[in-house]
Amino acid sequence: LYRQMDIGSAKATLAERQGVRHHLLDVLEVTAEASVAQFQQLARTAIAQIQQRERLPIMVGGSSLYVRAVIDPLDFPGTDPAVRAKWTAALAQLGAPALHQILDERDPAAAAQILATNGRRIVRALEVGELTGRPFIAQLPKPESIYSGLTMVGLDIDREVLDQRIDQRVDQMWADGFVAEVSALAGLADSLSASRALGYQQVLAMLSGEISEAEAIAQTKTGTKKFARRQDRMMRKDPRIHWLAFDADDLVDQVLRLLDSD
RNA sequence: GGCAGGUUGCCCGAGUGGCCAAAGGGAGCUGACUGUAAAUCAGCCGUCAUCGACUUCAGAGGUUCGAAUCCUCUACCUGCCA
Repeated sequence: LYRQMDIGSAKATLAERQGVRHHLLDVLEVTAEASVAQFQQLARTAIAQIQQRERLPIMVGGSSLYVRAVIDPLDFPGTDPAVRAKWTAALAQLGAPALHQILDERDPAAAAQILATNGRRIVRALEVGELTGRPFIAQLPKPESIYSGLTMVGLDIDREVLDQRIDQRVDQMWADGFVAEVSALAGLADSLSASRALGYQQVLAMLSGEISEAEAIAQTKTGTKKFARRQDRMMRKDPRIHWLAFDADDLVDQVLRLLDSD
């Protein structure tokens, strides 16, 4: 999403794009906050435009929530900075368990779904309750897409191989000038979401002297591995995904056959 | 060569006679998940297993009813002296 966050996010280069139009790259300044709701809207708009041109939209990447927000019927109930700030402050003062009690009084169903220690989700549930006056739906929907003719493909890879590749990727990021990229991003440190991005977060900590460069590299590697595992576990639960060996010689043919059959 | 300190489970690190399979953290595995999701949170984490049993705290031996904790020797690491 973010402009100038190229190396750390492994953004496809112009050469790699080979003339194929890529959407939703470079749509945000680093100081802007990213959100699923906005992404959902932007992605669905892009898909509609591609379909109007009678082309096949291909969505690549990412985290399960973002993917599902686009393809499945998720409706996000809105947000309000003031309300959010109020509950965030309450969280800091009272602590998560106390907030959870308040949630339990207002929305027992949501409280039952959210652990009393998970402050972030409690705050959101309270915010939604206050904004909509209705209960907060704290469960993901069934995997039923709003799009027909959807084909989902996952790349299957051994964790050992995955780990090796992540180590390589992070080393490559550093070799490509990742630290300089982060240093040059004005306003990144104070940004709400961009500063939390994997790698960027670690380099910021390094630049402010909290950790050494070796630690920043090591933490970026383990952080990326944990992230990859978490997303893999989530994706595995989606029965629609066809898992294909990442290194199959005929990978493209396999995908094309799936497209024909779905 | 002399003196002093150290060696704990995958890693770091508490533990100085019984309440120790051994605190805590990290890693790892698993799970939850609707506006920060590259986020937030939770469970498991020596082995086998139902209570429970079994093998561990550098190695070997010893003291003791009982040792990761005390003693002896061996190996390796570290600091001061030279």
